[in-house]
Amino acid sequence: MIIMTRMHYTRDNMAGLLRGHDINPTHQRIEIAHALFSRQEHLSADQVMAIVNTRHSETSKATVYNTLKLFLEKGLVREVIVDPSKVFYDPNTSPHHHLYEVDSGKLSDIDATQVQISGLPPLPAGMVTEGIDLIVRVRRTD
Amino acid sequence: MIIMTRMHYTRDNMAGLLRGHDINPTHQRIEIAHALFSRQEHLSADQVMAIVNTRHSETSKATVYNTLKLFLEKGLVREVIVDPSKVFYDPNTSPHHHLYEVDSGKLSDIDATQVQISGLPPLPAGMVTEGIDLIVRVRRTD
DNA sequence: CATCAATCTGGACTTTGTCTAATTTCCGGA
DNA sequence: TCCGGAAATTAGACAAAGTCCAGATTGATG
Ligand SMILES: [Mn+2]
Ligand SMILES: [Mn+2]
Ligand SMILES: [Zn+2]
Ligand SMILES: [Zn+2]
Repeated sequence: MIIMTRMHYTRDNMAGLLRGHDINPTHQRIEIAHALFSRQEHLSADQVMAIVNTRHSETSKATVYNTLKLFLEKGLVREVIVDPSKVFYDPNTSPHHHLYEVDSGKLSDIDATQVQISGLPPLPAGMVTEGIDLIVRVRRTD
Repeated sequence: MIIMTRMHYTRDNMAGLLRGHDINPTHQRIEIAHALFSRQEHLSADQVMAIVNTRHSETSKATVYNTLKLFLEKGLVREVIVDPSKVFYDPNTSPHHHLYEVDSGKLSDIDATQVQISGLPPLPAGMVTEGIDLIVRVRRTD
């Protein structure tokens, strides 16, 4: 019998997670990572900003943007571009796709292991795939 | 023997195209449609603005944005969201996917008839698919 | 010509994101 | 403990994309 324990993303765990991705774990970075990983949701910079500064202001706008960009470069989070007005940051870096509810703006994951994409043409020479984004846009039936 | 003639998107043809999509063909709308359809390229609002106002200023920013939104609502053009900083408008409304060169920002079409996507999970109840966007992000090999 | 609806316009405004110069924090060595 | 420098953070100015609105223009109709 195997017992699966769900990972708890506590602030303490965040320091190790950051170090594991070659990121110096500062107070602000830990808070921002915690906002994303404890929720396991797709958040915009604005939302991260609001979460991190709920009780009392602790992190500046510049730091939120700088930190999310750093996380992205280090492969700790992923960017999701579905909404023309803002970028979402995704703590789930395993290959997966997205379901986007256009009216509400709700964004959820689609497991990639079930999905197969075939028949893509060969890439132009000298090009390498950085990623394949599949977005299913849905809306409520009228 | 069948002779295929390539459609020429002249300004004169634009009026009919617009009427066919239930759009009153004004001078500005004809110019904007012509910018998109004569090139058959993915253009941002900014680029449309520049094209339409090359010789002498004839169309305001507000009208460019309003018109592109109108074209979108009427199904004359399609929106492509790949770049976090701007929306592209696509005169090709037939089902197709996109190849996005992340460094240069170059965007090109992938014919959808060759590509198959299988294994997508069923939609949540009360939801209907508005579209499936597949974006292949590529970059130059280092 | 007068009227009215549709369209277009300049420009103020908002939102998202970037940049920079000054400050604060952190750490290792004297 | 004190010092110096590197790394990180900050406030706020700035830029770019897009929205909004009140007034002007256009064009059809009687
Ligand atoms: Mn990782
Ligand atoms: Mn059409
Ligand atoms: Zn996701
Ligand atoms: Zn296209």
